Amino acid sequence: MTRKEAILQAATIMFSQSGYKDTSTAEIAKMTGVAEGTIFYHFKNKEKLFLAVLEQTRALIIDEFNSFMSHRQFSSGMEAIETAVSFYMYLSGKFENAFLLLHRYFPYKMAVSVPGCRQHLEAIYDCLVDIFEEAVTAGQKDGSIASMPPRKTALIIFTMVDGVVRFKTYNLYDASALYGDIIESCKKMLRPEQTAEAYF
Amino acid sequence: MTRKEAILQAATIMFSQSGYKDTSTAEIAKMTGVAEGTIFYHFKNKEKLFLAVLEQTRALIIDEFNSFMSHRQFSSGMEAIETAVSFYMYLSGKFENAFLLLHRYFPYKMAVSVPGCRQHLEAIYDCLVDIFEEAVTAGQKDGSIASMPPRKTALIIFTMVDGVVRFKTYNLYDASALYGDIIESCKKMLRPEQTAEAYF
DNA sequence: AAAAAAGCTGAGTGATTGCTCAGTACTATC
DNA sequence: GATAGTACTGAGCAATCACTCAGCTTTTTT
Repeated sequence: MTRKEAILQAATIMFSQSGYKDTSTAEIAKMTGVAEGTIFYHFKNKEKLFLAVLEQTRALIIDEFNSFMSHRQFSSGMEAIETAVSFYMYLSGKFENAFLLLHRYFPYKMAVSVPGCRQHLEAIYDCLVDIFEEAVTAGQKDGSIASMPPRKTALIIFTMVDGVVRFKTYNLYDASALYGDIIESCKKMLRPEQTAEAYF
Repeated sequence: MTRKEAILQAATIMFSQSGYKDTSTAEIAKMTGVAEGTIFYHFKNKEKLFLAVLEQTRALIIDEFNSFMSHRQFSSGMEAIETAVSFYMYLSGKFENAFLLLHRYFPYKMAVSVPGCRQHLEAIYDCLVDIFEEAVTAGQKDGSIASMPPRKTALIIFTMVDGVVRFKTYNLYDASALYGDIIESCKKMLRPEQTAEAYF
């Protein structure tokens, strides 16, 4: 690992766990084992360093998700939803810092005045919601999912799963205890209406 | 309004919008129109000031919710859920700063080392989840809600609604656009299984 | 091996931070 | 109107901050 990569790694941990203002460049330098000046040699200032962290986070999450979902066949849209939900919860455990960063407020506040920041955040959420939306649309074609607005439905499922992950990250409730229930709730929410006909 | 109350009000806005570290006592003083020393006269330090803000937030949310729900009769548990969800979204708009504060990470980080902080946060979430849980239990008695673990179900509904509110607060998606869909999704999730019998 | 370029250092800087404290202004009690 | 207690002030302090820069070391190019 290059020094630049090492700085980026330490910065990711510090920014996600302590926030932007509460993370000093001196701490990052100490954690990495380099002089403080080295940080400013590779990244011209603290904001650019954070943007590099966010860019890496964006690439990480999108690549992980895309490569997982694309190398897979689903027997139904509903099954795709189940798999995506499970994988999201798995990823949030594997890359805790990345998800903690996305749950904090400061990146979204910075996004208001820093266009590059907004782009990274939007890219991440668009990718994730798109995956759920495609699964909903597929499920509606194959009959495994009821007729309802695909984008809105994808958003609601995403907020539900992400909400549980946030509760875990924030140390309020244990997400893993809700793991099975989340999947079950999704299925109930999405299942097609049972018509009388179905019984004959 | 006393000076102490004015300081508390300004501090609530500043802490919720800028976070803990990024809010200076000088700014709060300037916003309130008092000398910086006045803050330290009423609250002995910055942490105590924040705890006072959190205590006020706790009282605000719990009082609003309890007085709203207790002065009301519901024809079914399902209706109670609908009402609680609607009211939660209404409150999150009315007291944006309070909810933004609860969505930020720093209070939960502080809660690890400051017991009083943890107490306030737990009190707020316990109150809210309890309301949903009671509605689920009532709905299971009157037949409007399917048989499923009440606490876990309450948590899932809560994370869903709170997740949508967070998306709005973080300026990612507009919660109000999902308003009707959230209620509809809850209903689908909670509706009792339709058995063949029901058709005869 | 000389020259050039890239990588890296850490003391130093001006700005900002939370907080103190000696002193002033106001209010209540006698 | 003297006394006492509470409310309030703002200059000042030590600590910390992001960032600079002159100079050193290592690598690459010629």
